Amino acid sequence: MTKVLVVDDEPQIRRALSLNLGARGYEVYEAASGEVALTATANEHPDIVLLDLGLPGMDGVTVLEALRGWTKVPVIVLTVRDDERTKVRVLEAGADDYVTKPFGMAELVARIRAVLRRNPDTADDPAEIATDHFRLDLAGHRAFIAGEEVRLTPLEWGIVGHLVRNPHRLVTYRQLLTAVWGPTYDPDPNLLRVHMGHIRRKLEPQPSQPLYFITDSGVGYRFQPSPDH
Amino acid sequence: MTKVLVVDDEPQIRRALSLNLGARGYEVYEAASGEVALTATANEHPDIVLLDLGLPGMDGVTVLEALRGWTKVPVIVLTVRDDERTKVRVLEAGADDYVTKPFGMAELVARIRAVLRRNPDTADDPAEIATDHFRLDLAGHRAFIAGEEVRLTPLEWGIVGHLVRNPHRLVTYRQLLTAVWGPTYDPDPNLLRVHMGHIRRKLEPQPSQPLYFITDSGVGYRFQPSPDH
DNA sequence: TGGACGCGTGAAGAGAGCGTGAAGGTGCTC
DNA sequence: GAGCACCTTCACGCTCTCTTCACGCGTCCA
Repeated sequence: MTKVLVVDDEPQIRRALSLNLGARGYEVYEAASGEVALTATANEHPDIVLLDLGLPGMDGVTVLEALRGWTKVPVIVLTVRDDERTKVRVLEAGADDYVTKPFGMAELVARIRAVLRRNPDTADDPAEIATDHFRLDLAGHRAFIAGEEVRLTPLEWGIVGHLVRNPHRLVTYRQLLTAVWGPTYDPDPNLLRVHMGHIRRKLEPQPSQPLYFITDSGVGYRFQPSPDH
Repeated sequence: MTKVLVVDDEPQIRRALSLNLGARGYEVYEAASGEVALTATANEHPDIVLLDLGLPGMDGVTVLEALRGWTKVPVIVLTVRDDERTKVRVLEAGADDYVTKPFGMAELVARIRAVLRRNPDTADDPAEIATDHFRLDLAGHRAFIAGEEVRLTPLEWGIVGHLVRNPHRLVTYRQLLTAVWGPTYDPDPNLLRVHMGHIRRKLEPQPSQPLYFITDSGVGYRFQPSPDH
């Protein structure tokens, strides 16, 4: 099911969107402020974000830029502002579409579908991933090595999940930290190393010479589904 | 260079779009009818199609459906029609965006960029570059020679990345230094030579006679994608 | 012909980044 | 309250990376 995060400070708009999208089979989450939107994105991994520009406190564009620092989740901006300069600024900041209020629900849904259609990443959120050595049930949060279950902690699932959902891609420290710990928290960089050590000890055949969870010195980590290539 | 196919029956609109997009570095093709648009798409393989709905003869939606029968080329529909039913129908038929005339060129370009950004093939920032001898995965920070992985350090990636993103172009010492080390730091000019030496030893077939990373004595360095021409 | 200059290369030291073990703290369950 | 699992912090050693320095070679010019 497609997860939609609705970000708007007006409760009645959130309610209207929730009802309408819910009725069409979307799983809707709500956020009343930019700060909440950021943590909700980190926690719930929505497939698309509907972002109001006129938020109190943290501005909509700021939210968008913060999101783009660590995630490529599609964002459709909804706003009453109709001036071209704002449109261009928002689109250049990484928004996928820009819809001016008022709009019809049918059009919004059609635009959501159009954005999701062209984004191959969200098309398939893998529920399960297997390598030569271990098998991960991402949906059920279970890991197996040779049929034997291996227990991972919630935090370890957060790290593994984010890496595994971006195979071959280099994930920087910052991206991983914000994706797992949320955008507000700023932990010791060493913390990530400690948890990576735990993960490797649990999942790698030889934890000291990792085959699947590779370190890119000075940059971040990368998940390698199969050892070669 | 990004190829844009403009489909509109009004010559002055085609001209206006051609001029504006051409000035912004796009390669523009024109089609005055749906039939021409279809053959032009097949022949020219545009990166994106700007499609007017109100075509004489073959209708715009029909053109879109015909296109979607065999290609996923992004399509932005431009039209004066503002009713929601048409928008929904067009978007559901496979259009990527729907812009109502009149619109500003800045907005159109921003929307074109937003649509192209989604498609890794057409994104302005290349993710991968290959020469006859080596292959670079810029996004993943990985380099290969004959299928074998070669490890580059972060600093080496910084240098290589900057050179490779400006192929054929001469990059001065100062440009490279500020791009990699930042504008504040002012290192020994010899430092760059040392690192270029490392890079050449890792990537060049004959490090002493470089084919790809060329020295322009007294000025800077240059990346040559293929040895000849 | 000799010296200055720019470039490339080898070696070596300094330093940062990474992995690991251990210990302290917190919240939950029994 | 005791036990447990988990998260976080800290200290230490190691490896890799970055930087510096010295030297050789070729080119240019007086």
